[in-house]
This record gives sequence, structure tokens and C-alpha cells, in this order.
Amino acid sequence: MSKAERTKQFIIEKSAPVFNTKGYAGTSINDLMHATGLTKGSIYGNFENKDEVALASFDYNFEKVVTFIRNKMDAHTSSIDKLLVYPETYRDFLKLPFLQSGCPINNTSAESDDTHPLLKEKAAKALQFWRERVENRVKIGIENNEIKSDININEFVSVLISLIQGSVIQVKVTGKIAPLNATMDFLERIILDIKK
Amino acid sequence: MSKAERTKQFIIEKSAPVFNTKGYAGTSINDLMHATGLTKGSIYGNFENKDEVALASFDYNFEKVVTFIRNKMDAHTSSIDKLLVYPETYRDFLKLPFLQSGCPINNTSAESDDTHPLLKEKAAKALQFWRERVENRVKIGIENNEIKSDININEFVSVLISLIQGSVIQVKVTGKIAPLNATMDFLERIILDIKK
DNA sequence: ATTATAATATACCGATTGGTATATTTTTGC
DNA sequence: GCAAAAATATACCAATCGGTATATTATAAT
Repeated sequence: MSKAERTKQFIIEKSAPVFNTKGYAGTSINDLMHATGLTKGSIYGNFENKDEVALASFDYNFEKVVTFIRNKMDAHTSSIDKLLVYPETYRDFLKLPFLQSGCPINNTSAESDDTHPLLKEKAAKALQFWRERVENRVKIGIENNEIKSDININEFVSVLISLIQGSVIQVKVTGKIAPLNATMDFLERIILDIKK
Repeated sequence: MSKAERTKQFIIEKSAPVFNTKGYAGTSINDLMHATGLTKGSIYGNFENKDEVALASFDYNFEKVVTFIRNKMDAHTSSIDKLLVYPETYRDFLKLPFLQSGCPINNTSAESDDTHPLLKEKAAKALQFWRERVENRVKIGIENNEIKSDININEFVSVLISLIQGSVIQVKVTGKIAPLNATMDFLERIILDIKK
């Protein structure tokens, strides 16, 4: 790993939380200089422009969440237990550094009107990835006779994601975690409800 | 209504959708000039600063939604039917001009890190207002013997709002309405489920 | 219609924006 | 340890940012 590659990675690591907190439009090159401790020349020596840093930061932020969830899921064998990782994780999302300022998809969504099409596309792909992961997990559960075979998979996936995204927003806006806990209680219950 | 008052209202009406689409940081005075067709001097003659336009725009955007929902609810008598206005409305939110670019609360949330405390407070108050409205509606339903008396009201309210916010985000990010419809189907069902 | 006043437009301000050209320092292969 | 090359810092750029002072135009009362 060359010096440049290490620096590039370093810039992403330090910039990612800034973009996730302040958004694309709200984050300036100056912010990135402060966050990294590097100068403008150094940043522009490793990235084409601000966009490229933002896109790499999104990937980094999303990857962090995905890895965290996957690791937690790997500790379980049953599909139901794996699905329960979602409410378990998001219930305490404020304690997780990479989720403290909210879900990368959601944070990008508010900004992804058509002024930042590449960022919007990344968020769309990320959400699609999430949907497919949940969907596949449910299908495996059905195949393994753990999950009822007559459930509406698309509806289940849509509801699971909506409940998470919606409750995260509520916490971000109000600062109160009661609605999050209540919603995660509910999510836990509907996951247990699809158990055969 | 004086000329100035009319102009002020006109500026809000034209600025509100811009703020709701591009966000606070993403909206410049220049954007407001284009949206209104007025010059900088005219805008600053009617508003102290950009913040004041943004705050007034938020109120305008939120009021539009509240009024729309209230009017639809007034057409019904039973509490269940009134609650069903939510899924009915958000199912077609893309067709409603004031909701096309998403929920004002959600759009503000992504930006309401602590760089815009006044905007954050407005969003928090709006969400609290929404919670109370749903909560009261459920309580009235219980009093009128329309709704089961043993339901968890806080959980119900949290879930209802999460489902709406979360599904609106999904549409905004992916552009696909299937998850919205699926989520609203589910929401309808849980509303009908609390019927006595 | 005239005049005082209110409302809007014009022209400017310093600061900050994203970005670049160039100078300087630091790695790297030998 | 020494060049060549790569990486970082410095100093600048035009454009745009939010905001203001002043000039001009439109409104309103007489």
C-alpha cells in the first residue's frame, strides 16, 4: 500500500462522517481540510474533485453498516435470529459511530434531488442491495422451513426498511429515543410473526 | 393586505418548494431570485435574511400538508376512517405538489444537524404536533368505542409515522413506488386491526 | 396631480466557494 | 545516500456566497 493509497484511504475515513453529518452541499473543502488536517493540495492530489470524495465517502459509510450487520448475523444460524439483528442494531444506532449521524441512504436521500445524480444513484443502489439481502434472507428461511411460506415477501421487506428508516428519522429530528424503541419492539414482533 | 404583505407571501410560496427540494444549504439567494422572479433587494426588503425565508418556508410547507390531511379527515366521521386518510394520502404523495419533493420534516431532518438549530427545532415541533394529532385521534376512537382500548398507543403512533416516513424515503431514493404501495397496504391493515 | 412613503432594483461589499498552477517536501528505487 | 518521482503545501484564480447601501420606481394619502 503506497503512501498515496494510504492517504487516500485516510481522507475517506475522515471525510465520511463529515459528509454523513453535514450533507454534500453542507460540506466544504475547508471542512475536509479540517477533518483530515491536510491541505487543499493534498486532497486534490488524491481526488479529482469534491464529488469524488463524496462518492467514496458514501461507499465507505454504507460499507461500514453492511459489514457491521453481516458480522452480527454471522453469529446466528437461524434466519429469524439473523433478521432480528436489524431491530437489535438500530435500537442502539446512536451508540454506533458510523450510524450516529443517521443512515447514509437516508442522509443522502434528502439531498438527492437531481442536483447530485451520481450520489442519488449510489443511494438507490445501496437501498436495492439492502432490499435484496433481506429478501434473500427471508427466502432462505422459507426454504429451510423456518419461515411461513405464504407471507408477502415484498411487503415484508418494504415494511422492515420503512420502520427502520422512519424511526431513525424520528430520533434525528426530536432527539427522543422512545419512538425508536417502540418501533423496534414492533419490528421484532412482526419478524417473530413470520416464524413457522 | 398591503403590497409588502402580498409580496412576502408570494416569496414564501415560491421559495417553499425550492427549500423542500434542495434543502437549506443547497438553496442560495440566487435560487430564490429565480424562483420568485424578484431581485435580491426585494427579498431582503421583506425578510431579515435567508434564515427567515427558510423558516417561513418550512411553516408554509408543513401547513400545506396539515391542511390537506385535515380537510380529508373532515370528510369522515369514524376515527378509523380518519386514520385511513394517512395511507390514502401518502400512497399518492407524488401527485401532490407540496409533497412531491418529500415530507418537509424528513427533508429538514437530514440537514438538521446542529448547524441550523432553529430549523431543527421547527422540524421537531412539527413531528411532535403530528404525533399528538394521531395520538388524540386514537384516544377519541377508544372513547367512542370504535378502537380497542388495550392497544399500545405510543407504539401505534411511532409505527404509523415510521412507515410513512420510511416509505416516502424509499420512493425518493429509488423512484419506485412499489415499496410505498406495499407499506401503505400494511399500514391500512394495522389501522383496521385496531378496530374494535 | 402632487408629494411623502413604501417597495423594488441596481451596484457593490468582504468572505467563502470549488478548483488549479506551482513550489516544496517526502517517498521510493537504485 | 542520491536522484527521480511522487506527494503535499502554498499561493493564487474566477465565481458565487449571503448581505447591504443607495438609487429608482411604484404605491397611497391628500
